[in-house]
Amino acid sequence: MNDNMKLAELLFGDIDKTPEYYEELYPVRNLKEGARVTRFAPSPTGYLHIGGLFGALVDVLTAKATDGVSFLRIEDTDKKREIDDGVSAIITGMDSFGVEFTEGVTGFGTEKGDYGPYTQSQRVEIYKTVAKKLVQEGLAYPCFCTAEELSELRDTQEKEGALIRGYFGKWARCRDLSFEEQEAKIKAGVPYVLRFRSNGSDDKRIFFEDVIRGKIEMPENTIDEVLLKSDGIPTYHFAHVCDDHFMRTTHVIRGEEWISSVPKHIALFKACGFKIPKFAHTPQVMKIDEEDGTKRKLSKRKDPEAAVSYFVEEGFPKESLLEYLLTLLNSNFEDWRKANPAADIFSFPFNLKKMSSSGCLFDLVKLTDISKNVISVMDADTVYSLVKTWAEAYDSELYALLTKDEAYSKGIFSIDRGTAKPRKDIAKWSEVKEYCSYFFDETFTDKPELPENITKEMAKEVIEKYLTVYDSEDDKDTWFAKIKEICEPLGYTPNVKEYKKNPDAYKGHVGDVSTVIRLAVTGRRNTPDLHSIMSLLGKDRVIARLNSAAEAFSA
RNA sequence: GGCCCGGUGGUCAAGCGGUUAAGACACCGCCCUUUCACGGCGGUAACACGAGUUCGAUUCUCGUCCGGGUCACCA
Repeated sequence: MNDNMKLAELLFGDIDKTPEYYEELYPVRNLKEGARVTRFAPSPTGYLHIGGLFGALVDVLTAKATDGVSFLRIEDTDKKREIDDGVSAIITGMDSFGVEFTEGVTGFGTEKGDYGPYTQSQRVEIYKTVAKKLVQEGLAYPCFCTAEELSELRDTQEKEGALIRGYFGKWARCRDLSFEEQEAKIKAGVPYVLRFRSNGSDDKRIFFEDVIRGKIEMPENTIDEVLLKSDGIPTYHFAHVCDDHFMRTTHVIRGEEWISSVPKHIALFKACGFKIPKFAHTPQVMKIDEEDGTKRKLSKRKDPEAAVSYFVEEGFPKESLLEYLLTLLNSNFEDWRKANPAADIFSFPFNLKKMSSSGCLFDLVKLTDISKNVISVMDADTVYSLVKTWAEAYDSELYALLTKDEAYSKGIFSIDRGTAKPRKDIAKWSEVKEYCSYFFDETFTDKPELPENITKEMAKEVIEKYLTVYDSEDDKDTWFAKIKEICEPLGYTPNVKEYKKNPDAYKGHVGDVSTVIRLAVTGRRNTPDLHSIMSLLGKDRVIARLNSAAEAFSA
């Protein structure tokens, strides 16, 4: 038995499986040509943010478009940064946006698929099995350096201006320890990490084809990266290599911050004897920093709108955010949407190659516009039910108002809805309360701000006259005919063009008359179709509001 | 600092050797119109800079500048 074999036994004596065992356990997937296997692999360190949703979308869309597989893997290898409800934050976030994976973690302690477990902390045996093999082959070794020694090493490298920094070459003090030294330390219980024994040299270059960015060239990895931490848990790098191999991932899609570690990963894949997957590094979602005006990556800490929950709380329908994110992903999404207005967003034929490689700014204004369109084509029942659900969680006052009389509430959302040119007043549910405040006596505010050309007396006169002709049974044409009817006796013209030609001949035109009525009934100068509003409000309420306005104007 | 990625109107983004350099959002104007919207029409506005290759560069190469990322027993 040579020293490597002895070391492997010393380190991993309890591991009785071999990589071959897992090769059989997790066979190459039998998928059709061109089908892609992708994975979304977040770590449960905080709330789900826009970048996460963005990435997840790329994963499931890529798999869907190729009849492949997407799965959700939880990367919980950092127990220091992990938070309690991290996993559920991810799951509920995905659920609330309708993002569905074909395999992987589905909830707390539950999962589906044949390539699990899909939680890294439950795969330690797999990592150790691979690690044992690497040790046997002399490709990994224990390192006993302490955190202090490592940080001293970094300081020295910085002071000396070393071009390449890290644990490698002459800096790698534990790299060439004799077996006897290793054995002595381990038996003495000295903590250690397992490091990769890199055989790369920095004057050699490696190349790889990024699916999004094309050819990328970089110096070979020379660092003896840590594979297993002193607690036996793998680092991201090692876990990634093992998992994406045994889960048979074909396309590793992740944020661009990973580009610089690709040489490391390629070296590891090779050392393990694994096939190297395709890499696709997505651009980052950025924002303009309010303080210095520069573009920067959205940050969990500084940007509340980075949290996906922000959009839920504001009441953006999930379709709106999805739709917006897809325009950022681009790949002709807007053209496709134009051609397929009603198609399910997940049927979009997404193509990684058409993805832009530059970072994009998150644009709330555009989101708002998209959301207005999304909401404008929903029917009243849908809007009502979505608003109700939202209000139940975030606005109890609105919830009470809306549920008092369901038919009445649906009536509010029916106004001008379902027509060829639907209104686009609402972008998010938090705007609904303001939008419909005048429909409820509880929130109706009587603020008679008349246009400049209308005096209080004139307004009072109009209202009193209108009261004599108002009939709640009138259809829209009759209703408007009556408004025109009262124009002349009051000194207004029913003809706007006529007024513009000869403004001095009249007090105003029919628009001014209806503005006064609108103001009295709704408290606003601008509203959707007044006839519909008055019909919904009902006779008693309309008359009451007209009377009280008339009274207010006589003061 | 080393290495890497990126840089088309305010934003997102087509185009990738010859184009009047698409489109969407925003903005402005006009039309429609009982208000506001919606809708229609029109408009302002861009290839970071400098060399080179080429008959010809937004498209290719190099350099500069700017932005971003990464250099942990974090992911």
